[in-house]
Amino acid sequence: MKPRLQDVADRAGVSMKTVSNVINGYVHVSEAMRAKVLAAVEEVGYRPNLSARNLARGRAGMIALVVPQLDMPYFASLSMHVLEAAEEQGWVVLIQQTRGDVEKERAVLSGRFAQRVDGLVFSPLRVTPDEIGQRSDRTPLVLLGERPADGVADHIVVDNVAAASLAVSHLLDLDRRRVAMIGNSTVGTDRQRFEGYAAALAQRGLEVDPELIRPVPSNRGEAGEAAMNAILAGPGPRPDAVFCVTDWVALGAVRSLHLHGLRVPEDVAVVGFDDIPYGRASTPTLTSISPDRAAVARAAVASLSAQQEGDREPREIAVGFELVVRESTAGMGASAFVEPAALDDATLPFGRAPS
Amino acid sequence: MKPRLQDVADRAGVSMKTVSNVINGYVHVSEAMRAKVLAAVEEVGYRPNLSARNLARGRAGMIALVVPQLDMPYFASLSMHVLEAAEEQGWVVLIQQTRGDVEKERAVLSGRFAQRVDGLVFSPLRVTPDEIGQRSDRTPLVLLGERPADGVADHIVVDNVAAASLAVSHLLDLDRRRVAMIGNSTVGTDRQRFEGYAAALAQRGLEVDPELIRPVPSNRGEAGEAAMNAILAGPGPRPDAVFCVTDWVALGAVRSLHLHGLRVPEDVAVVGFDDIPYGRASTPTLTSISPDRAAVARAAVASLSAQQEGDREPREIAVGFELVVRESTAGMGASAFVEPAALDDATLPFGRAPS
DNA sequence: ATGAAAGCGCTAACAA
DNA sequence: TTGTTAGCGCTTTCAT
Repeated sequence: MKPRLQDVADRAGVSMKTVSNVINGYVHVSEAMRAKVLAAVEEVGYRPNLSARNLARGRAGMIALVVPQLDMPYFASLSMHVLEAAEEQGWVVLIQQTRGDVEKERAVLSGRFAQRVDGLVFSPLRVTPDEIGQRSDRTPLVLLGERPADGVADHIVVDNVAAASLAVSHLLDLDRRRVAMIGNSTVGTDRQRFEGYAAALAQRGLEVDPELIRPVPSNRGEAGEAAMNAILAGPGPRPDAVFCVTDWVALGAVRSLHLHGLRVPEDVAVVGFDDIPYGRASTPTLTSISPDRAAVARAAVASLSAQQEGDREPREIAVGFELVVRESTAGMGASAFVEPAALDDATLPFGRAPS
Repeated sequence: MKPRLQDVADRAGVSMKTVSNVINGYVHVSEAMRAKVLAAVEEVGYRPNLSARNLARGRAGMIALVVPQLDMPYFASLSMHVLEAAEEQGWVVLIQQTRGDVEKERAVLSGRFAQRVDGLVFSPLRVTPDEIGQRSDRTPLVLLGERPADGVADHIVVDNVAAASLAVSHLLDLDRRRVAMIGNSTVGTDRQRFEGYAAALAQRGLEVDPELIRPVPSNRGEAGEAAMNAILAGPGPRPDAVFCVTDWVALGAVRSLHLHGLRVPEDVAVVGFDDIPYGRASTPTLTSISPDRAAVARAAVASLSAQQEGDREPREIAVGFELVVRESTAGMGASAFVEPAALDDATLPFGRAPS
């Protein structure tokens, strides 16, 4: 049926081994030989059978990417990059969704997986570092973002403190002085972002006003809207800027401001976090911290490769980010839709990862 | 190392074949035997090696999903559903992006693929039905949405005419009489949506006013914004409603209306197409046609299964859709963020596909 | 530098 | 109903 390695060997008049050597880029093959084999490959239209190759090599040929939900813009974009990074390593990516279900997350950790995989890129929402540390499965694992990893596995992170600080400094640079924050100041990633927020204020000699901090029960738009409503209903003078822990939350805050008849950014400037594509299409377009997702993806895949090679020291790996300035802080004059191709325009580079 | 079929057989004191029978759900196995084998599977912690299974069965164990770009909300959501549908068939999904590159699309068609796959779910942007018809590769193929297929392969579609007609009828029900359309009236999917638009108008005895129709060079937000600007700059009285061929375009139109000081929906009602998640977070939230993506995904996977079983008659398969009414037509009083869980609320059911 | 042959773990004829 | 065994297509010692 489909041409096999043997067919190529026959056509070229050599052994399977030689063909295999050529295909796998083994160095000690004469140029003439290589050319001859390659020609034969062309002629018969050969393409390797990955199932067989993986069986022989003792690997699965795929890794799993476990995310809460693929239709969340951040994870959609991240997945795109993981796909690309994994392809370079000859890995196919099996994407699995947890939808924030603890049981599903546990199942993933304990290796109860539909398929056997060479590695696991996991973006947990619920499981604790303890649980992760105690897992029995030996599949290489790398954790993404959000929850702390406490050294139980490789962990790819952006420097949330620095990023938040950059975002808030941008607001202060615009002469805003009452900068609110929507997000939890005591827990997880939000806490780090709060630290950055506080640090930026401190740098200008400003104090944190607890009235201006509102936690959100979830990172959804409606939560952001409710939190903004609460802030506006507070006793003190109205804030002139808001830093939101995610873009979804920021979109909700913008909505609330709108409904209160306040203009963004004239009355209140808004900055988000994540740089989801929608931030480019909203009215106004949304200023946001943009994690270098491509770098996250590359680092994750590289980590799995390294672990497969036997490297089992858990590391924390930081990747870069940028502040993308759009209308929600810079005003309507800034730019309209800033779509990917033109993304560089309104961008302040920052801490790009070396690789 | 990892337990193999033989290990289970040894543990249970039976042959590999018996274990294989149990694992694959072969019917003629005694209950006692089955229980014994299952116990042994548990004890040794066995999980099948898919590479080996696929090699033996002569299948790849995966299908490819080829989309323009994974971080576009529509495709992100679609991918999510394809993942789920494929999993039920024991298929892993390899996602590949074309980014609208004709060459990449051609490569896919001609089977120049990184991996060998059992089937291809392809959402083309550029290649013509002719090219598709002439492909030499015999891998089962199913086409999604957009471009017509002309009977060269299975094709999953929503009834664009009916959907557009429903959207426009909704506008007319709100007593709008000057309904504009942003989208190309002469080509591809847009043409079908135009037909629906025209049909809805005709049903009320209204005529199509060419002044109110604007094509867009792309389905991006900025194109929608430009088109809306053009319509507003037109000579006749201003429209009181707009039907946009995609949500991105609609978001751009909303933006344009905003910048012109017009209120949505009081002055101009807007309806989009696709129901991208952002439509739930925008201000105002966006009324839209929501294709039944889960059904699209199921139908696509089912098509590949059927083709694998030897069914090679190309079919056109229609799936259902709904009109999701939100603020851009119903007004701010309607509802705030309508997120998935609560999605049913503001929904008019329509033409759900049988399966 | 190239060839011969032994598996990788599983499925499916064929036997029993 | 269960067991035996020959491949599936490739990689990889071990020879040459």
